[in-house]
Amino acid sequence: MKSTFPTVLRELLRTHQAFLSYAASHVQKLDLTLPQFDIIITLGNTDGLPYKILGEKTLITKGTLTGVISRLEDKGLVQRDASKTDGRSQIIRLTETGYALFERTFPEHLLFINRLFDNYSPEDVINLEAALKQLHEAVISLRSEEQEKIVDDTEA
Amino acid sequence: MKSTFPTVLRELLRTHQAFLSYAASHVQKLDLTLPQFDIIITLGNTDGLPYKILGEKTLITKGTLTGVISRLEDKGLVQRDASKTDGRSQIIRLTETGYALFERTFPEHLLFINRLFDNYSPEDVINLEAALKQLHEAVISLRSEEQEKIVDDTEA
DNA sequence: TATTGTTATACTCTATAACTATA
DNA sequence: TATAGTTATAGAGTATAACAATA
Repeated sequence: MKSTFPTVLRELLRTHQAFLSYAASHVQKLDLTLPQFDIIITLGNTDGLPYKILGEKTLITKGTLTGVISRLEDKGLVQRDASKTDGRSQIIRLTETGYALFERTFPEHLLFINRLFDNYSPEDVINLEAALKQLHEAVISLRSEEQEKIVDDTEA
Repeated sequence: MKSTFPTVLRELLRTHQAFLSYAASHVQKLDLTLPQFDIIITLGNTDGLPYKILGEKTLITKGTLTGVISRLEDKGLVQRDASKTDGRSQIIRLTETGYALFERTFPEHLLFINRLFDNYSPEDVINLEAALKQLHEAVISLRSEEQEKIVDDTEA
């Protein structure tokens, strides 16, 4: 009745899930959802991003993104400004409040996550970092392959 | 306006997100959601699990779990059987159809995910596996700490 | 004609709290 | 009294398709 499958992948799934759940538990305390927090930290490193780019970075599709951004707008954390170069486009930015939240909570969030590494040796951290970076690149490259297969949405 | 933060953690967040989105794209083709698929693969390695245990493994809270399981039941993939030892408890199992789906799609899913590792050397895989396992354990152990802080629900 | 973003729809997940029934 | 699971509620994300305005 049982089958044995590669443990790497099982591990990958479970680790991701457990980690996400752990990260979410902190974000919830900020009265934000994971997608909302994702937008905050994505914007936190820029001076505003076009709606479209924001969707691409956060992997949130446009129909969904409208709602998520509106909720953040309602909370006073982000604002929409019309693009000066393209009448269809909007620039999404953190408000002052939003930026303050980012400045305060992102390091906090990192600290929270950092507790995971309390028992890590410096070497362990280096290994993990390298492994993650490699994996990230693999995911990104495969994902773009997939997308090319599905749409020709990609304008170089 | 910008701040520099540890890249490890940023990497961790982004990698997880990208990976999840990648994995989800495959699962959707099976007409399942991620939580539903998670239940299928969790049950796939057992001969049925008590409702409660299933919730603990998948990190789905009981109220939510009822709905997820019901949807899987509607699809004919799982069934609920009364426990013989505890009148309150239910055992959730894959039906034959469910098991067939598991047998067919899990390896497929793994293959799909395995494509991530096409450019990995055997050594890379070993490193990633070790790094993930370590991380997983760290998450689990921290998560249970958190839970103890919040409730005393844990009966040893 | 193609693209940006919004709106509408329908469904799933989510936490939480109140509830039933067994222990 | 405590535990297992269901039900009810309200909110948020999700994909998808139809739509408006602009390019």
